[in-house]
Amino acid sequence: MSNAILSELFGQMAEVMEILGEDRFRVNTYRKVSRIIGDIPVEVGMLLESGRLAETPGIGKSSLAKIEEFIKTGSITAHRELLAKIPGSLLDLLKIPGMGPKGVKAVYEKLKVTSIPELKEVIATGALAKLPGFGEKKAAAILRGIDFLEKSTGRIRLDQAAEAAEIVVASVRCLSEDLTIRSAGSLRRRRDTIGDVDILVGCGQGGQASGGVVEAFTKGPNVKEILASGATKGSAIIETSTCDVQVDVRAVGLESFASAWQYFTGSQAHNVRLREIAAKAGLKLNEYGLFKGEKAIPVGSERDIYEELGLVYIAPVLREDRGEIEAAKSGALPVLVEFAEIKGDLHMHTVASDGDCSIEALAEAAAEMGYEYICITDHSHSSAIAGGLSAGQLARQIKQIRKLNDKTGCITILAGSEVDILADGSMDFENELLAELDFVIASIHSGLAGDRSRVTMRTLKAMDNPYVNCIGHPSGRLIGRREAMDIDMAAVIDHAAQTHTALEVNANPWRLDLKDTHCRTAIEAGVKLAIGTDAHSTAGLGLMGFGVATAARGWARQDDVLNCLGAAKLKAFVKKKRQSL
DNA sequence: GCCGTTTTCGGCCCGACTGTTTTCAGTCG
Repeated sequence: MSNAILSELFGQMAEVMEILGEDRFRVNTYRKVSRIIGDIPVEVGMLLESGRLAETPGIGKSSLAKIEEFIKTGSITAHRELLAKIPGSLLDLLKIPGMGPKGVKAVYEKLKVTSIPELKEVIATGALAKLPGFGEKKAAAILRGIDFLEKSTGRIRLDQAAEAAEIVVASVRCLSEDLTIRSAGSLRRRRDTIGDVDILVGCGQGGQASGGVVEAFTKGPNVKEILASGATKGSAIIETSTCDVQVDVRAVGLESFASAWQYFTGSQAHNVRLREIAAKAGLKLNEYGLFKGEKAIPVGSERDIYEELGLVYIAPVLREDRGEIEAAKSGALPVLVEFAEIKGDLHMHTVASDGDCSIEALAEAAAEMGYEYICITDHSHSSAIAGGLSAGQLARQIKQIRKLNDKTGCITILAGSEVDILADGSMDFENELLAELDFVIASIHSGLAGDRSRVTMRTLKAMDNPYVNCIGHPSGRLIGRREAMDIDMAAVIDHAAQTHTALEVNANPWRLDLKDTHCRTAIEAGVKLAIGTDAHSTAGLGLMGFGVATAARGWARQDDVLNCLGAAKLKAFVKKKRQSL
């Protein structure tokens, strides 16, 4: 919890310093420290105590002292002093698209504006347009920015971003079948949330066809507002079935496509590191290519770029400046798990609880996906709202599944359950019944707001049960709707390792839980990840890719993922725990 | 503020688009 607060404090210090016009490199440093702390999967306090924080690249003496002060006292003097220099509400203005630090400083000093309502006021009176450096158009753009900010829900889910990308790809595709159209940015990196969608279009040598690309995009369906429309770059608000999404489209010549794709995939922090490496080697890297002086070094693929810089290829999901560049230098990058290696789906619901279809329908759909097995995991009876099964109903479902296996044969159906972890940490079914199952997921569905020690205790106790093979959606977060539980994830991971319990990577884009950084910590502790879609319909089985990407973002290899095992080895995993406890 | 097989001082990624300019600053990614 303190990580998030600390990250926010460093971010705020950067913003205030920027408005005050302080040295931009110092500002950048604070930003970077904010990002680094936000990425750390365990409590910063623990890292500080062990001395590992001081070794973290990017955290220097000054930042370390501020972090130490925060851990001891709960606040940072430098932060309080900075915030005393300007009204805190001024930071809200920075969130408006089109308003940067210079603009905020100007409206504050010249027009005494300190909040969004006051900014609206000076736009309405025309005072903003008269300010030097502003003007009618800029004032209008800022008003639209305020409007967008007030309507937007912030970052969007992966599935929402994917839908926006599909809409835009289709409208650009209408222009010509020959265009190379790819998504880039955080969508390609499969981050858990997406700010805006980036689409890259490769259009012939020298970009001959690029003229029409931006136009095809901005005139396409679902375009609500055009934000920018230049020769090679366009930006617009796209309406999807659930939300409005900002989409940026860039058109480049095919000879620049590899470098442009690398560049627009980011992350920004990853790219900064690459450009530094290029500069040290006397090269220049930009979206048009890799250059030695004026001369372009031919790069036909992203792989070529990395290799020219002395690195092995780094997959998009790893490009976050979380140590992947160092690993690529030393050849220590993992071979990441891929969807094709997934042998089954371990989490799904049928009509027996809150799902939409039958066991047979799920089995058929899974067989078509090439799976070797699926595991049926309906809710247990305490999840009354989700139609949880009674002990008797589960016993009958187990018999039904055994019979179906005798009949079908093309895919193995495992009998499982997503059993509620009760308030005291005990399981919602008796062990005698759990012993009949092939695979047991234990999940917390109630009391998620409980205090840290309580929810942690419940989870640890569940893992002590010899029949519990996996903790479902361990943090309980629902992206954009509900915060994660305040749970001691380091303790959960540690206990999972000790008890031979897997941790789920719930592939539903609402959850993606465990999240990427926790996946990485779990893997380092030797914990297996169980990727499950939590499907409530046959379509839901298709979400597996999001889960695989999340695990891969946590540096997961095939060996780290439980459902990369065949059915026989999976059963051996279950048996091992039952015998050891 | 951070960092160092060119550096403990002097660097710190790079380009597009917009609007307000008359040569460029601000913002964004």
